[in-house]
Parts: sequence; structure tokens; C-alpha cells
Amino acid sequence: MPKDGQCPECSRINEVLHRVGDRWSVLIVISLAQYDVLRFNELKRHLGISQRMLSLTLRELERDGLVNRTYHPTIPPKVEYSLTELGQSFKEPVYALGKWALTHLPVIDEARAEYDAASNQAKTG
Amino acid sequence: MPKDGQCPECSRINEVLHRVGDRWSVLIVISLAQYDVLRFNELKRHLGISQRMLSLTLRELERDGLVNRTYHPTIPPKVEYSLTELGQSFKEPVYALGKWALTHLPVIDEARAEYDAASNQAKTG
DNA sequence: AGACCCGGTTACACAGAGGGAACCATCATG
DNA sequence: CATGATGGTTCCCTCTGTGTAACCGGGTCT
Repeated sequence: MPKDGQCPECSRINEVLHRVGDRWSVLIVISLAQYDVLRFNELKRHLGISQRMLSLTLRELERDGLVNRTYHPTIPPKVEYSLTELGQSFKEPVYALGKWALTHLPVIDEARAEYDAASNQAKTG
Repeated sequence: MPKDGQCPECSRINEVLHRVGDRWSVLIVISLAQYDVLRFNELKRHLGISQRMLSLTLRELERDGLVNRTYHPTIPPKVEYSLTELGQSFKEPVYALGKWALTHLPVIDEARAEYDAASNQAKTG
């Protein structure tokens, strides 16, 4: 961790982003937002996430109060995950980000291709 | 990288998040949004980022069309960075996320403390 | 000549993210 | 008894992210 001292807001944002802004957290929140309730293996199949990472990420999400874990002691066991209120509130900015991502990915790809072409030309020419 | 095949939207979002959701990109965008134009070393000082990471991240941001790089061949050299239109549009969801983060960080901390206390009690008791 | 400024780049090292596979516990089925 | 399903956990290994430190290159000041 660097000093981070310069811009206090930055480090706060960084903190939360680091916690909740990783790849899987966001995708899990999005999935739970869509389907309301999902079981462990449903999430696993839906996201193509490894069992290990799903378990880890869900626990962190639960710890942070974003996700509810409901354990049904049936045989075989059944565990359901859903968003808490906090998770629901997080859904909105995440959706905004997701929407932006989906909307602008083509533009980004284009910009990237252009940049690569230009720098390639610079190298060759 | 996993299969990612299950939920196509997820993998797209993941893709952009992976690109633009790292530690520094977001903070650079926020800083540039605030100050309009910043020089290399201004960013460096403001964020407390290492020279290497700043250089790397800025190049990626430029490559993705989010940031403009203006090189003034003066002595000593002067390089100015600013947001492109795309970068400006990215600013909004990022701000939404940042705002959520700042608002809910206390709640998260609280939830976390509660969770830790509970699991500690479970372990001890 | 040597030191300094700016904006980078390169070499090296370390921590953490993340995947894969095997193991666990429990009951049902064949 | 072996197998399967569910929801995890644990071990091991790799790959990436990130930091530190040193160097570059041109010009200016001393």
C-alpha cells in the first residue's frame, strides 16, 4: 500500500472499491439483482466462477452486509443467497457502471484498435 | 480466465471492469474530472501513485480512449492529461459508485464488525 | 563536468488474486 | 460398498498487479 495520503477522498473510494469493486463481487451482485435468490451452484454455473472464489467472495459479501445467506439443512443441503437492503442499494451504481460498460465497450475496443494500429505504424514506419 | 460462457453479459461487464476497474484507473479519472488538466507529476503527487504504475495506467487509459495525452516538447518536457468525451461519460457512473462508496462505507464497516464479532463468538462459545 | 528537472522505461521482487483438484459430511440410490 | 448431489474447505501452483530502485535523454545551471 502506498502513502495514499494526498487525496483523502481518493483513499476512501479506493478502499471500498478494493473491497467491493472486484470482478466477482460485482457480478454476483448483478446476478442476485436479476434473479432475487440463487443457490450456490446456480451462481457457480451462471458465472463460470470457481467454487473456491465463489465461496470466498460470497463470504466477504455476506460479511460486508451486502448479501443474505440462508442455509436450509436439508439433504442434500441447500443454501440460498440474496441481496440485503444494502446490496439492493449497491445495485444501482453497479447497474449504472454495467450499463456504461455494455454501452461503451465497442467504442473502447475501437479506440484500442486505433491506438494499437497507430503505435504499430509508428514502430514499423 | 474461466470459461465465462454462462452469462454473456456478465463476461462483457467483467471485461470492461477488468480493464477500467483497477485500483488506479478510477482514481485517475476522478482526479482528471476534478481538475480538468493535470501533468504527470501533478497526478503522481496527488494520488501517491508510483511513477511506474502511473505511466502504465495512463497509457492504458489513453489506449482505451478515456484520456487525452498532450505532449509539449518544451525543456523540461511537459505532458498534460485530460479526459476525452468518453472519459467524461465514464465519470458519471464512477461518481455514482464513488458516492455510494463514501455514503455506505460506515455501514459496511459496521456490518463487518458485527459479522466478525458473531463468528468470533461462534468460535469461542 | 556534475547535478537537476521532467516524463518515462526497464529490471527485479514480492504479495495477492485466482484456478484446479482433492477431500469432507450426509443421506439416497443401485 | 461405490456413486452422486450439495456446499464448502484446503493445498498447491501460476499469473498478474504493484511497488522500489535504477537508468535514459535533452537541456540548463553552476
